[in-house]
Amino acid sequence: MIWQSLSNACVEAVTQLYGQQINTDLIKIQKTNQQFRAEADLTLMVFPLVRYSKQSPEQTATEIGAYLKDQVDYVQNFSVVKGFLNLRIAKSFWISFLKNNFTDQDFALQTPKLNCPPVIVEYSSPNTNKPLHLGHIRNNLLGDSISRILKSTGRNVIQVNLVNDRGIHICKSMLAWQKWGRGETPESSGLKGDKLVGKYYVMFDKHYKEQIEELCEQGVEEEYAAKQAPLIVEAQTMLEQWESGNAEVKNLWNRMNKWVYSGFDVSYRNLGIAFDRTYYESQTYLLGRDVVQDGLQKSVFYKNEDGSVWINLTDEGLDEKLLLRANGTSVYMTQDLGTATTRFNEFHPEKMIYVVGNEQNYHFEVLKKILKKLQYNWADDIRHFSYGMVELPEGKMKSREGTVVDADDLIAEVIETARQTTMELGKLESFDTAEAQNLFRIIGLGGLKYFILKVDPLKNMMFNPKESIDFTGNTGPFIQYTYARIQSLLRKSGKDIMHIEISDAIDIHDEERELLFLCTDFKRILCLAADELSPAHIANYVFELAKQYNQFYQRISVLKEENELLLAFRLALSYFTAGVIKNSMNLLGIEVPHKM
RNA sequence: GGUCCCGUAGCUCAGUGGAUAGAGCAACAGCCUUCUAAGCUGUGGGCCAUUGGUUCGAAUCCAAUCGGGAUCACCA
Repeated sequence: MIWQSLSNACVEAVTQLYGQQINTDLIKIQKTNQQFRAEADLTLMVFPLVRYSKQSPEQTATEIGAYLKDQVDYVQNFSVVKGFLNLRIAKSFWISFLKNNFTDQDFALQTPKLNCPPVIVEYSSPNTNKPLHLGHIRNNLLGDSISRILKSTGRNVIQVNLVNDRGIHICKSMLAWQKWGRGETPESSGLKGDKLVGKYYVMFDKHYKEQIEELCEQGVEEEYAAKQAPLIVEAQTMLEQWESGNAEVKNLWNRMNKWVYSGFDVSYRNLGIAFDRTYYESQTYLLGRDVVQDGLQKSVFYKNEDGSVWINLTDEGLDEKLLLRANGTSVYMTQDLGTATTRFNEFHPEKMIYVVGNEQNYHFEVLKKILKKLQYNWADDIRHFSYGMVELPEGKMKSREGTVVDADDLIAEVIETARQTTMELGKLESFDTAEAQNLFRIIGLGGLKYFILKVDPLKNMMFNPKESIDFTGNTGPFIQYTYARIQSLLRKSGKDIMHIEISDAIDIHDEERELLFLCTDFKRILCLAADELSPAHIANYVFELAKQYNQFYQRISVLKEENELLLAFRLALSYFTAGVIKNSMNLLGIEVPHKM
């Protein structure tokens, strides 16, 4: 709001002073650098305007500054340092800003408009042969957060999970269970369903490796051995039986997948995420054949001698890509073409966002190119939200080497650490057992979520379990703590915050000005974040705000304040800050407790 | 080898065209009879991988080089 209005005033200034019509893009206004903050709030770069003023930067800045001071009521003063025009925004502006943004609905984010074209966000997309791990957590948290961000800008978001419940990997678990499971079930073993199935996947891999080794010792070449080992052949056969609808195989498949789903449900619930719709690949893997037909008709695809279908993307700098095997079965790309087309036809969405790791960058590049070649103009609305891998201090996670960090274990661990730390600090006097339990969950999860979301999704991130459950410094619990303190302050003040009178007749200190400034930034940051879908941006922003508040809070003794007017102002400011913190954290899917 | 991503303090990360590059952690020195010390204050720590270019101005944009990662399957 202030940015917009000030930009317009600057354009007007150039028009009036130099008789030149300029584009708003040339107006670069930013927060004043820390060292000059004592005398100014906002800074205009005048370098780009020099060619219109035909004067020195200093001269130009001085003239524009004088114009703004004269013409814009909230520009109280200005100073010029080289080509930087520093502007002091009047306290009356800040006070009226606070006054006019003081009800609960002023903090409310927009609610989704249901009649608009939706945005589909697909994320999580687990395989059903093993439990969720740290990599899935990054995926899930990013997917959840960008969905929340999109919703907050009024978009109608459909959160979608496409479960990969079919294929050779599931058959491996099934086969191992058949061979060595002795009818073990989640009930009989006490194991969570997904853990149980994962156990047999690992067991398969172990025996399979042994068989390969044996064959190699007999002089068989390794590559060949990997294809000829009896176990893998059996698993292949099982997959074929599944595809031909063998009742026994399908029953076992159903049974074991159900175990996995009940396990996933628990993990998702613990993580605090949910989907509007869950698709299963067993129901969608045949999609895409009509797309192939369409492509053949349009001569975008071609048929090989053996009957397989391909597309040639060499003119786009990519390779040739298979779309249908000689036996008529589809591949990954075919399925994705199919689901994308189906979803488009069903929803006509504004955008389709896929939250998928960066190892699939190439796949999505190809997917979009193919859709474009088919002249489906909605191909541009597909967005691959790519994110980097999560690495451990010991190196990469490898499921086969047992170095994966299990999602459930990790969640339990952060909650346990939250419990211990909270107990040590002795903060639980006023909590009953259920409240305390909930608090540990909020803090532990907050720490985990913030730790992961604060990193730029594009980058690979280092996950050190010890640091992720630290509660001091740039962490989720620090921000939660700040929020809880504000709540406590408001509670103990005994004032009715909503009916508090804010007077114009007070001085605003630099700290307060700074806080108001950050809060003013909120909506602007939010718009930016929505375009770029950046949870990391919001995380770093809300930390900055919480830190500033703590510094302010430490210096100012609010409750002992003798001046009633100043007290009212500071309580209002606290209330306002708390609202912004709560909103920001909500966008990250992190809860904030009223007491800690 | 081709393509894509990354390289900023000892460590984890912000900053992506503007002023003397910032946080947190770790280290050291202070602050709890006063509203929550999960906090606050201070100190030390940097050829922003390298080289060249673009311009009033580059950690930021472009090119090349060097490191690290991903990908280039009739796997998903």
